Amino acid sequence: MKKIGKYFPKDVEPKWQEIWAKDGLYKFPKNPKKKYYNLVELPYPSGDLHMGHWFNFATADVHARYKRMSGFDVFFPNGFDAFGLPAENAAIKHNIHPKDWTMKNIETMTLQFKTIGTMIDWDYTTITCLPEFYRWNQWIFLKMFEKGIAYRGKALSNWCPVDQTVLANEHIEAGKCWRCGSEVIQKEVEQWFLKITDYADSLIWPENPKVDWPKEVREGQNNWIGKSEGMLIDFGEIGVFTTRPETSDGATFLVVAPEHKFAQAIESQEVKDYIKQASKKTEMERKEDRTKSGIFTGKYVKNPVTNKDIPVWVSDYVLAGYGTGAIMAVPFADERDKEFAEKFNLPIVETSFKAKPEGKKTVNYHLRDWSISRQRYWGTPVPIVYCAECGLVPVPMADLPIELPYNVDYTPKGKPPLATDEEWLNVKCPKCGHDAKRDAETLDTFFDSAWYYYRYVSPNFDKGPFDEKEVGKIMPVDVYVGGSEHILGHTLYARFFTKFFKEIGLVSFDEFALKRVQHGVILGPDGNRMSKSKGNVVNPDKVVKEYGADAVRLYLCFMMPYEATAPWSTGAISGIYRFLKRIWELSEKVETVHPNVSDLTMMHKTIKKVGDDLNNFHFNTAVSSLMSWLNYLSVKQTSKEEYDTFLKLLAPFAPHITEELYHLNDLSANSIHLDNWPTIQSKYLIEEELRIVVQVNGRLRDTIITQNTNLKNQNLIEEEAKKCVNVQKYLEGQAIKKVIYVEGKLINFVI
RNA sequence: GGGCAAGUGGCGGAAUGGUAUACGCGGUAGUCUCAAAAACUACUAGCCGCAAGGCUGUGAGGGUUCGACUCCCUCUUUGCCCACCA
Repeated sequence: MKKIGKYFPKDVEPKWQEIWAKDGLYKFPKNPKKKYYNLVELPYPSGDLHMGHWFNFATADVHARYKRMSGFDVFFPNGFDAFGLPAENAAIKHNIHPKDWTMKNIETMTLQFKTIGTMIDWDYTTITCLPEFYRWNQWIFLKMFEKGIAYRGKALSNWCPVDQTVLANEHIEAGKCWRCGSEVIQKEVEQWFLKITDYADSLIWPENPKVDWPKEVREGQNNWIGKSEGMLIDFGEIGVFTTRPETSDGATFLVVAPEHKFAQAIESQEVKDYIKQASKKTEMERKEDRTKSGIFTGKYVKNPVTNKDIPVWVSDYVLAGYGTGAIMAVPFADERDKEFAEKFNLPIVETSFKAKPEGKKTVNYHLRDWSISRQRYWGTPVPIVYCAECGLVPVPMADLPIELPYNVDYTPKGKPPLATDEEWLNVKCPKCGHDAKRDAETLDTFFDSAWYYYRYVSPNFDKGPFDEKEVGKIMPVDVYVGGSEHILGHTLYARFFTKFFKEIGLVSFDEFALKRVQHGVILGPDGNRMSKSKGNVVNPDKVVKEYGADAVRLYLCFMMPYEATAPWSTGAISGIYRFLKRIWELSEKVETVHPNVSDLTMMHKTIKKVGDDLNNFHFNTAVSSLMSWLNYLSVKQTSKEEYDTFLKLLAPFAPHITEELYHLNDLSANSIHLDNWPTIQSKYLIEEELRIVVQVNGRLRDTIITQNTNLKNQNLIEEEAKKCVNVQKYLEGQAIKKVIYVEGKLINFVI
């Protein structure tokens, strides 16, 4: 074989990346025969690609490349989740327009993405902050408005009375507004909602779903939806929801939430003060401070079971948003009620657990409708016009997109930034033609990510959010990889959108992804989450400079099980680099020999192992079996057949070095990445000689080597086993009660 | 308080009812070298032993089994997510 120089990744990797791009090696075919949609959660363009991005995309790429070699037309797109708060904050801080900041980051990150050496086909991409994308956000919103799924409603929010705006939890510091320092209160604020609760039942996962999603996700979502069946009981003018009507004879008082109508109507100044006090607590504070507070309203209602008058109290431990916002307190059966009763000296009466109150069977859900209004600039404008005559008027579909104006003062002013742009804001009502105003709010960015993967399929389609014909060919997603932080938000919203799309006839399936896989987290070398402030960030560009992209890819595969959380180890990657160097050097030692039967057994077992592991996202064990095979090859003569097979198995992990070595031997060869995954010859999976474990009473005492052909002959194995000196020692003078023989594995003498 | 996942060498981890610690890192000793680095070779769970071998050992305790890291029960610790949801 040819003499080659030392392994320098920088001489190999950029070269092949260029050739692949030039040859269009990874272009997705227009008419796929056997499609495989490989989807990774789209990244936020935060500035630079970090190790987490590398991990997600490198491992997904290994999987995709394996699928491709196994005969699939793999669809592997990527885009950017480009709207959102960080851009706006960065803009304010660095005095750069959010769009410019975002687009610059996208440019940088797209270049960095290419250094990973993935097979992503960038012809299929979407950037959510561009009108070509968010136009269809507006279209979907209008469809939802038409169906009553998008509606204007009220919800308790953190409200700054000075800035006149809703605040996110992270913008409240010690109960004060981050901008103006005034005290934040809880207020019912009108905003846009999506009626996801209409879909609560269909979003609940069945025991055995048809799609392969982790239990963690299914259970998490089911708990979040939180369906509970109970009863609505009338206590005079207050209705109460309970899951335990049989305890209602023990209900000695009622508690209503501070926002409850009944509480709001109380005239007493003390009650008014309590309600005001409670409204000052943010949701966070309510969660943190669990000591019970409350006040008596002075009113009584009748318990329909006991016929006794019971007092009505107000307390913020009752949530306005769940059930009816009022509870019957059964201190005998409920810990929280008991705590309250003890604090305020209320009676605690035993319940028979046999009460049968009258009431209506009711189902309640923990799931709330999804608030999608943001009083922010950097998002999709809501395509609605407010007209004094006609009320809420949807913008006609033909007028879409309502473009987000570029020159807007997006610094905090106490109203949505778009409301400051008079020219944009003032329009004629599409219905009556009179003066009207646009909705100045923007959509939550989770709206974008709920359906972006449909857009990938036909990113230039201009007659709808996606080309139904193309979606029919490529969707549903075959595997969706992402992080566990999206169990409750993003993936639930995505499922919701798919159910809506099905309802309006856009798609024919119920679930958008056939399989969901959740990746782990790479910690800094010190075992903490990587962060600039801790100074433990491992910069992928630097590591690539030192070891090459192939080594980083392999190390990310090898360092831990896919779903695990483990620290980056600077030492361990040098072991991977050593592994690659040994493969490089082995190419000089390939000889014109034929592999013997044990060589072929080793080879075919490895083909099987690596293939199975790549199918199941078990990257770490796939790499270790390749290492074992290399160790095996290193101490014998290696044939071309073995070496080429090795390169093919390694190709999904380390696409550059394998391509280089493949071409060293045959300059005219096609790309190794156009090759098929080696075929397993099952006759070689069976070993000729087997090691049988000999146990006495389940303890290992010896092993025997036997020919495969003898396996069925238990008597022979038994005789062989009894001949072992170390076994005889234990069997001597003992009666054998039982012999257990597991074919090809072990024989156990029970004495 | 609830849900989910996990606990195996000095470290990352492998083994899902059948040889516990594969593979890699780190460590020790050696070869090569004037020397070092690199590379290569051997050893590397603990205890006893010159060795052959033996005993102990997968968070703790119990159970099922010829046999348990693996299955069941009780407890415990850690991580992640959710949480005054009636």
